[in-house]
Amino acid sequence: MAIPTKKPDKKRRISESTIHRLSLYYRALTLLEKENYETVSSKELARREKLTPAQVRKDLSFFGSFGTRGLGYPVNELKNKIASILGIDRTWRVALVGVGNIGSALVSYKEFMKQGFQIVKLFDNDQRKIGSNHKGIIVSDINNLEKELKEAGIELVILAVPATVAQYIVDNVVKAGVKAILNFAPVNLRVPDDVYLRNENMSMELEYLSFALVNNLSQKRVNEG
Amino acid sequence: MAIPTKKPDKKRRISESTIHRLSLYYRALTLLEKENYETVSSKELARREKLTPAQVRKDLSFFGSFGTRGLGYPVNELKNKIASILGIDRTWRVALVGVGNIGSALVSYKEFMKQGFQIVKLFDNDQRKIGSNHKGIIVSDINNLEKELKEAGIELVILAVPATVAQYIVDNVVKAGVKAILNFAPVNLRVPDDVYLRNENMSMELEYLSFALVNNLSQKRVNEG
DNA sequence: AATGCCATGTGAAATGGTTCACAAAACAGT
DNA sequence: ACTGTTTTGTGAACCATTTCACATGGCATT
Ligand SMILES: NC(=O)c1ccc[n+]([C@@H]2O[C@H](COP(=O)([O-])OP(=O)(O)OC[C@H]3O[C@@H](n4cnc5c(N)ncnc54)[C@H](O)[C@@H]3O)[C@@H](O)[C@H]2O)c1
Ligand SMILES: NC(=O)c1ccc[n+]([C@@H]2O[C@H](COP(=O)([O-])OP(=O)(O)OC[C@H]3O[C@@H](n4cnc5c(N)ncnc54)[C@H](O)[C@@H]3O)[C@@H](O)[C@H]2O)c1
Repeated sequence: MAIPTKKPDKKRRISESTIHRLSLYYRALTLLEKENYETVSSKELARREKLTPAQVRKDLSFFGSFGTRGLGYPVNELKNKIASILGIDRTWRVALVGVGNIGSALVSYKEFMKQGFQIVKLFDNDQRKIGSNHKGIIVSDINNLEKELKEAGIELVILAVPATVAQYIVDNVVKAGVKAILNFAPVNLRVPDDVYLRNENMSMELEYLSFALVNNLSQKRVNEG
Repeated sequence: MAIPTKKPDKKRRISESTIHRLSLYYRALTLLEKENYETVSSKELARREKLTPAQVRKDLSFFGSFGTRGLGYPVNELKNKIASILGIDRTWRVALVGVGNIGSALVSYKEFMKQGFQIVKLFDNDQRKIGSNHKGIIVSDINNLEKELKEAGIELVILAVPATVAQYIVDNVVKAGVKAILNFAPVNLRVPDDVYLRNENMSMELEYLSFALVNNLSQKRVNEG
């Protein structure tokens, strides 16, 4: 009889909520670092992001043992570890399609760059916008999308075009081999199984607030984001 | 012994996910209506939003019986019913604080109005912006926030200010009696228990995509939003 | 009026996520 | 070296959500 190893190739499936919370821990640790904390307990980390200490420890335990019993977690080390888990300890090459209201706001946003998401390409179909300069980036013609996405080695695309054309653009983005898309259009897009698609849906949050108001929801924690 | 009534004052707690899916059903039904569908099955509704038929039926059953066995759900009727559940069968008076990059984009967005969220007040602390006109609304001085929120009967506030001042603004919004806040700043804000706060966190979605890419997540459904 | 068919509505089962509770580990102080 | 204190790491218990499966009800057609 074989002696069982401690973790026999166990395929752990990490939940979406856990990943979202890692983002929160990362944010809190960044702040703690600025405040010159050396270590932090699960209790303090939980307090800062309105979670429970047990939740914090459980989440982290999926990825390893980063703390010291009796002391807590080393702030800088844990922050780096989470960055590595999330894959933000590197730079991602990002393109943005649709330089309209929301698109322009996103290009101007410096925090994304700081977190490793570097917008290096812009696309639009409006002749007045093509060729114009946004934060040092020249807007490309949407007709060259596939070719230029490949040439620029784009790994992630942000979609900020009208809902009516979003599916058409996505199809071309997929053709260019891009595997990750963040979509702002309020529409359910079809992508192949090997392409990751996330939707940013602001109406959904407004509608949740509306629901809470009319139903006098008892407020435990309405959101963790 | 009392004969038990069928639903003896049962306090049903509706989950956050169910409410989010109601938003999706609403969106799908709006489209179905435009396409002149009279009725729709849970199967078709599920297909359009990448959910399961059982999920659709279960979600709706929390609020009543809206369908006809063998036929499906009446599109227009169900749409109205969901609007009523979500509280978007009316107009909400909304103020937006911080008329910067993202704030300007939100003011220009006509879809919110169509869904009953009517932005009627803008606030900023930048002298160059105060008094200026955005889509017919004059930007007010942040110093008059509490007073003007009350006067205008604002029920919901969208926060698009820098993270550093967000808590300060929220405190004043709460003082003005506003019970619902949608926050875009990447910071965990403190509000009293009777105030509903939701956060729109774009970094979180980008980081999820990053995690998916570096971990080659098996793709079932990465997002439902 | 009777039959066949279809899709809802819903308990019950299964799955997944969160909280509990405590042994184990590390440090500090004596 | 020993004792007390603190906080981690983690199975197990608990709770919530999703999926299953089927009885039920209604329509259509004959
Ligand atoms: N503005 C907001 O606050 C907001 C909020 C939530 C969601 N959204 C969604 O984000 C998307 C963009 O909204 P917006 O307000 O920025 O709209 P917008 O009209 O200001 O911007 C859309 C941009 O896409 C470009 N475009 C149109 N067709 C194109 C094509 N075929 N190829 C390339 N570019 C094309 C337009 O030229 C324009 O620059 C929409 O789907 C909208 O529903 C916007
Ligand atoms: N731009 C984006 O794409 C983006 C994306 C995600 C999150 N955010 C967040 O949204 C918020 C706004 O971002 P932005 O890019 O629009 O920044 P911005 O600097 O363009 O806009 C901020 C606005 O708030 C105003 N403001 C500053 N202090 C104020 C005060 N005390 N009272 C009233 N108004 C005040 C400024 O005058 C400015 O008009 C930030 O918290 C940012 O982190 C922005």
